[in-house]
Amino acid sequence: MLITKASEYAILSLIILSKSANPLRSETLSNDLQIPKSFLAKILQSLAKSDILKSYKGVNGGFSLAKDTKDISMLDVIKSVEGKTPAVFECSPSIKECPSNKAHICSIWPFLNKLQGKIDIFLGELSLADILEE
Amino acid sequence: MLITKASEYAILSLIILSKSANPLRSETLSNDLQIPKSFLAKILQSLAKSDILKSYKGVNGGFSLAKDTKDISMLDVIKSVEGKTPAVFECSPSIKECPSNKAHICSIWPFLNKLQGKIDIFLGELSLADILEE
DNA sequence: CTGATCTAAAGCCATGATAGCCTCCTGATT
DNA sequence: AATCAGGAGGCTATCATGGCTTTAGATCAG
Repeated sequence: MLITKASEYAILSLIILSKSANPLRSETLSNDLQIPKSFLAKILQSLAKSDILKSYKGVNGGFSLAKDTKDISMLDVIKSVEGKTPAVFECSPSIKECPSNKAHICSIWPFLNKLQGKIDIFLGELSLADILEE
Repeated sequence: MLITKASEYAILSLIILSKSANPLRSETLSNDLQIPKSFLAKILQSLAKSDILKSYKGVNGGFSLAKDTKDISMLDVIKSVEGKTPAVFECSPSIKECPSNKAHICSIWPFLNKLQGKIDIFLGELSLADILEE
């Protein structure tokens, strides 16, 4: 799976927040979306750390978008929530284990890199504003 | 992760098999690739069931390609090994849980479908022959 | 200024999928 | 019949995903 529940919830939250003038509490969002609030809270925290959302504590606190919708790319959102860029494929970490050492089989990576590149571009060029327009 | 170890091992095995005139035993492949043989055996069985490989029992048995390399697409390989088509995203199964019920948020799916389509086409059009040429 | 209350932040568990292992069964070759 | 290699199934460890509980910080009433 490339896009997990966490990313899904993040995008849904951003869509709702984009339509609200003032900050919304995480509980409000979790009610609206029927999502476990504790799980959503963690996701919103990630987005705040990545400067996609701004957070406000205390009474009348909550979350609001930190940027214009056209400056928030889906790649940023997924990277923020997932902790890493969405990878089609993970190369075996240890050199010993990595089969691409062997000359006759190192040929499978180029096509994966090509696919990864296509996905990165697609997600990088797709902004929240684009999604809202659809 | 879209492409798992199992798919990786499958592709590597196919590359080696494409260069061999006679069938190779699963143990030979697992030695060549430094892959646990019991895990690889299961993968090769999947490929045989999907008519990507032909299997031969008994002495001098083993596996060999069942088709021309240009007739084996990466999508077929991954589907065979993974048991399902590689999905960018899994929609929440129960209707109650699926947020796309709510009118104001059902807008995230189109872009995912578009991405999924691009990936399917990419993997579907990419044959083993293409990979060998690279 | 103080503390009670509100909300985000951080840290901690449970479940399920992935990766890898082992054993027995089936069919082919000799 | 004996042996060799694939077929089939279950078993275990590990890790990411998803969800819950406690802690830290801001606001406001008094």
